Amino acid sequence: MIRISKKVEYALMALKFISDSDHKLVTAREISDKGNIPYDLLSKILQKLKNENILVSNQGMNGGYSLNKRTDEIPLFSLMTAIDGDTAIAECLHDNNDKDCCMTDTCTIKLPVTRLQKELEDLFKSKTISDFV
Amino acid sequence: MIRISKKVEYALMALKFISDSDHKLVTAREISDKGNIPYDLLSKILQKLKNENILVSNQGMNGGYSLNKRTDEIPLFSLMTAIDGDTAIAECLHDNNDKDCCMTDTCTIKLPVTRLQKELEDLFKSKTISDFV
DNA sequence: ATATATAGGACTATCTTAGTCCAAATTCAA
DNA sequence: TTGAATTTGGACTAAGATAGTCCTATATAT
Ligand code: FES
Ligand code: FES
Repeated sequence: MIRISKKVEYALMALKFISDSDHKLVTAREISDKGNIPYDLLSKILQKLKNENILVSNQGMNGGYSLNKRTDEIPLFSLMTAIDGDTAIAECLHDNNDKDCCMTDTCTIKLPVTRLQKELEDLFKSKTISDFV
Repeated sequence: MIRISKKVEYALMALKFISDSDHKLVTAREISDKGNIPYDLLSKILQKLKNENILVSNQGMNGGYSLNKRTDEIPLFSLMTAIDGDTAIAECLHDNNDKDCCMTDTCTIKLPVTRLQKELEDLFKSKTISDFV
């Protein structure tokens, strides 16, 4: 069945943690330790959030992460795409023309599935991190 | 990102096909041929739909499948659970107590994720097969 | 009897997700 | 200038889920 990836779960936990440590810089190590999240994996996730401008990072000693936006300005949807990339709910929805699904002609459900995709997206866009902290 | 399984896609195509062949019995072979769906896989799917009383089947020669309900009486949700089983959107939501997630104590996002799960379920319950035919 | 169906167990192959390992690059401070 | 703490990021591996195959049994109309 349809699932939110573990990585997004971790991201939510991390963002909650960062949000709770108001404005102090927080290190990946801290979040990993307190939250029981594999360090290396978490690091990657935080980096991606940084690349999406959800977090700001400071390298080096006494470095760490902090929020770049208010939690209610971060849609769950952008978290999901930042972390898991791509966004198609079904193979029907070939976004780019290079790797077409072989059923492009015969497929009978493309349109309604597209509609469903849209509705799900809207749901995930309407949720923000503030709903999770 | 979040996805509907290929099997559910096939199920939707099959149900559309059956619904279009009003009341005639339709064989798995027909659906497979016309829809370019792997026969063996499709068979399993149709069997599951039969076990959920979405379809009725007739074995033997001249056998086949037909709908057991109006398409607007079949929620997408029941299709999804019939085919992919289980229903948890995230590991947070350990439904049964035997295989608890190891983070049960430390997990900070259980509640909001449960809420999200509920909303998604409601969305999938509100959609019926009639939206896809 | 036999051809045409569904029924269903057991297996394999393929893809995705989760997690690990390692080697930079940055920054602070002694 | 050295060293510890930190982010950055590529490459790899392990584990799990999904998709697909194969084979045999059972039912039924003719
Ligand atoms: S399954 Fe590929 S176009 Fe619908
Ligand atoms: S991740 Fe297991 S309880 Fe939340």
